[in-house]
Amino acid sequence: MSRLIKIGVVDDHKLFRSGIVSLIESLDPNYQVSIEANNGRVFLDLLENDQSIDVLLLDANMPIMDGFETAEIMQKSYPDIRILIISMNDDEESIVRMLRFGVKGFIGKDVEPIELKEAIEAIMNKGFYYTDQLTGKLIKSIQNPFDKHNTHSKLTDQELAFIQLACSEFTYVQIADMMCLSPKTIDGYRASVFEKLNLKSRVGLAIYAIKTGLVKV
Amino acid sequence: MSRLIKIGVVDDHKLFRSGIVSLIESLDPNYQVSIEANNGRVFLDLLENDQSIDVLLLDANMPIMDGFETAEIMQKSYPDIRILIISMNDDEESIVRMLRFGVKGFIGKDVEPIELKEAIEAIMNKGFYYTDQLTGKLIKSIQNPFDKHNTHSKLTDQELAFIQLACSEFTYVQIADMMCLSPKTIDGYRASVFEKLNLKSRVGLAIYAIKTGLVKV
DNA sequence: CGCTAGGAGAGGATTAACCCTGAGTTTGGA
DNA sequence: TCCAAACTCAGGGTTAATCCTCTCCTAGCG
Repeated sequence: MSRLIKIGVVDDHKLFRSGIVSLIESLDPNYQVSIEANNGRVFLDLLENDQSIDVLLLDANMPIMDGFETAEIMQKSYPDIRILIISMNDDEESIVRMLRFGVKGFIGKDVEPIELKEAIEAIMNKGFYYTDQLTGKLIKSIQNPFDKHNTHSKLTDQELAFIQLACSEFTYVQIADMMCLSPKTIDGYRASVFEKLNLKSRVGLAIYAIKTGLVKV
Repeated sequence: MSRLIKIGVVDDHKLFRSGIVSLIESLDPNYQVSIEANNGRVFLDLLENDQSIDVLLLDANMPIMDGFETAEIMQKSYPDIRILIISMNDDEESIVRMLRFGVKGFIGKDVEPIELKEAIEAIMNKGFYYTDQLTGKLIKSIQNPFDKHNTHSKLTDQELAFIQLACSEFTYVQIADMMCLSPKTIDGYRASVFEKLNLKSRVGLAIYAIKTGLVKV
């Protein structure tokens, strides 16, 4: 069979996105990229006005509406569209979080192009694409029951704001000023964030925040 | 005129690289990607065994031999090959440093594909491709005479090792142990690194190191 | 009404980070 | 040979970060 497969590509780097599009269409004449967008919001708008697609290639890290948010909304509104995440960092927490949002597969940014084709085919035929490496990570994450730590969805808005400011050379006193709160309250946020994310120092927090895309570099 | 232009592409992300290659060859039939590599070392090997190229598209941030090193060597051994840097972060320091290594142009990862073509054409015809935005950054960097700060090439090996370890939750005492040095020496590295890079705190150092690719996330 | 949970904040203590000055040692040159 | 620069390390002091306990207030709920 050789039915046309309609694909959407969402990535904030235009050059990477254009490259992927060009690559996909050269992989198989039945692949057609019908929607391109540089973030989840734009994609959802286009999807509404436009036609439907079969597979969505979604970059995990984007500034405006990232892969997590987009996947979450997609699961609710368009559960039939299979999502394949293209991700730079394959930390377990992100993967587990994504899987909860019904994502059908993961692929790294540094894989062979042929693997992209395999992933798309698998996702169309079997409905999913999980590599052994991914399964391994999953098992590892299940064996370490960090259930209380493997998502930062439970962080408060204030805590998130604090984290943004903590990734800087400001002191906590300065941050307290900026947030119009007492330094003691900031200290409370710090303790709470450390506990929730299982961290021991502000440097660790900064690195975690950057790595998970919580803070943009 | 429509002479064949031979292009090299160096980027550590296979998927991005393949995309770029596919894109380039679809931009103009005279463009031919004859060398692909995932880091500078591999590229130099291939270049030696293989033929020469006209233009090199070089990713700035790579784990093994990054854009800086590669550009430096290229300038010495193959000054005729024009280098176009593809860069994520366009901080002034990196750009100034690259220009010293004879790089002919910069392009962001989030530009329109047509701009890639313009860049390649400009670099072949005029010999360079400098956008207004880049020129602006340059002027800004000249107006702020941070000559002693705008490169981390003067960082010692020991200082680099220290920076790696400082981007963690280890205390300086622990880092001293790991490097088999006195905590006081580590304190000296810290002061020296802060001075050279114009930083005020360890968090600032961690962020700087990650942003400039000094430390991988 | 009383109970509970969570956010804001205080007091006080300890440790790590930051800063300055100086001293001994090695090393590459002039 | 002798100097300067760079590396290693000490003493000692200040500030920021971390940790613990505890109060007050408010909102939700049986």
